[in-house]
Amino acid sequence: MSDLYIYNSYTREKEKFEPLVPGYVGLYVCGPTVSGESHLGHARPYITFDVVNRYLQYLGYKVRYVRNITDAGHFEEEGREAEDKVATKALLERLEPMELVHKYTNLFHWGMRLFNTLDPSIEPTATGHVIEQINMIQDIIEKGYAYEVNGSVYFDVKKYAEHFPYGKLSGRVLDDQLETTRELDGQEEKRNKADFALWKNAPPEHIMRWTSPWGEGFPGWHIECSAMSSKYLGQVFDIHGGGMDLQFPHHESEIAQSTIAHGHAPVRYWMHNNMITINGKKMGKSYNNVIKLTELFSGNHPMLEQPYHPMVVRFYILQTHYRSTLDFSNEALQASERALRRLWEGYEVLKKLNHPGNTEAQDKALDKKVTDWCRECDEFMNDDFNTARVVANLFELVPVINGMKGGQIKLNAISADTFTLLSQTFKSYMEDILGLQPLAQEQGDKLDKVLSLLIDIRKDARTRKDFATSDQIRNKLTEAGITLKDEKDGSVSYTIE
RNA sequence: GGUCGCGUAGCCGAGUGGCUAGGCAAAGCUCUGCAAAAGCUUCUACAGCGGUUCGAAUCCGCUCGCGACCUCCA
Repeated sequence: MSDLYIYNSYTREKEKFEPLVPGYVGLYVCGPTVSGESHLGHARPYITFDVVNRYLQYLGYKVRYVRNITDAGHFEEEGREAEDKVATKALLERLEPMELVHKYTNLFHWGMRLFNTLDPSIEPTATGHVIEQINMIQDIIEKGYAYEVNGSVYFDVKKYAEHFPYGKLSGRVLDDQLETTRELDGQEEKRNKADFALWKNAPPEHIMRWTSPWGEGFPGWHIECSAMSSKYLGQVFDIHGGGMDLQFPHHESEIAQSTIAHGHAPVRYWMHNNMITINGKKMGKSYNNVIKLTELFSGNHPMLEQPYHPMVVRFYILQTHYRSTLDFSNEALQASERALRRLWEGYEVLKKLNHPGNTEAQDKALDKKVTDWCRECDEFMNDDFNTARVVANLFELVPVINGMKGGQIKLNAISADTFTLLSQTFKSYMEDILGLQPLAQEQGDKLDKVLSLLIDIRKDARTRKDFATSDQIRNKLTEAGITLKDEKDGSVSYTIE
């Protein structure tokens, strides 16, 4: 098999992937900030890197996948902000930070389960690693690259840039950063505008606070990822992933902090997924155009024409390369739904086919096509995880499978080996790598028996040419979301929406 | 303003300089009691203008349009 190449955002080139320790991969992905509900835009990195994780495992690597939960910071729940600041409220009337964080962490996990993402190996929380963060900040201060002002600690970016390539990841020039005219909170405390906070002093009304060498406060946004990634993956690790919008300042800051604390850059391959847009604009809280996962799955949103199944959303995301923007529309989602249904049904049909076992293919040209389409899937994945091309190849194979079922193509047209390859490719890609699942829930025995009865009654009616009855059964079932299909061999199958 | 990226058929979207990706939609045909599903066929596009080249969607330049980051952001 060809080698895996990954587009490294740091060098802006596709590079051959070689893990630090042969056979093992350390993968870190920036997780959610659990101060609010996850939306469609958030789904993209977690599905993208789920496939990265799955594919690395498919290649035989032992992956340690770390994805953090950002549960520390300046948190407020919408609509409750004002109340929280009133200290006179009774304890149970106020919002506990832990309560808020717990609620949205659970909701996030709920969404991830529906998307069929594999659990990370470790899901560390920022609040659980305050000590590690404080230690790392102290280390940076001792090395002379951070300074304390009024109980807050800032990283000295200007000094760092004199010795290290600050801005390389995000393609930024420090001089421009120093001239930024923006007025931000705590700006006057910084020596330079490009400096960023490692630790923030907590004002009296701030709900999250910890004791530190610099007084009561809370960690800066960037330090948690540096502290937790180095703890669980080492000072240097293989892959760090996240959304493109995190490149600056978040990931740039991570590099700076870790470089000072550990003496070398932390990450060997940086991967960034592109954004999901809606009407051409990035989906984001500040644009006021988000569709939350709960809304997406229920259809309960003014922009949604219908609910969308989590698998449809997953498939829709994987039909595009992860470094391209992906525009949301009802039309696109609906097209994905039909496409996924067709693809999955093709897979179900394939599972039921039995090859006669001939070693010689009767149709050499088709045999070769099928073999190539299957083998190309690995090549496409090796080319920076091109799931879009993989999906296209699977679709090339669907008519072959359906043709075999329908009799237009003889099963012995391809060899037994090729048929095995075809089956394995579908199994590996549909289930293990792309992580797809059937849209319909698995139905229990009872419904199956009821439907068998109805199918038998309808069959009798048809043999008596009582089409009124047979059509009534079929139409009523269709209304209930159950589609009957009369197969060529006289049998009847059904699909449930 | 700075940095970076994008503009592909009705829609969504791949695309390594030469070999019509794929999906959805649409049309026709086959199969079927009728449907549905499936199969076959049709629809040959690369923002515009120059340039490099035997040959460009793909490389270069300019123009137009759009977006991302520079602030919390997946």
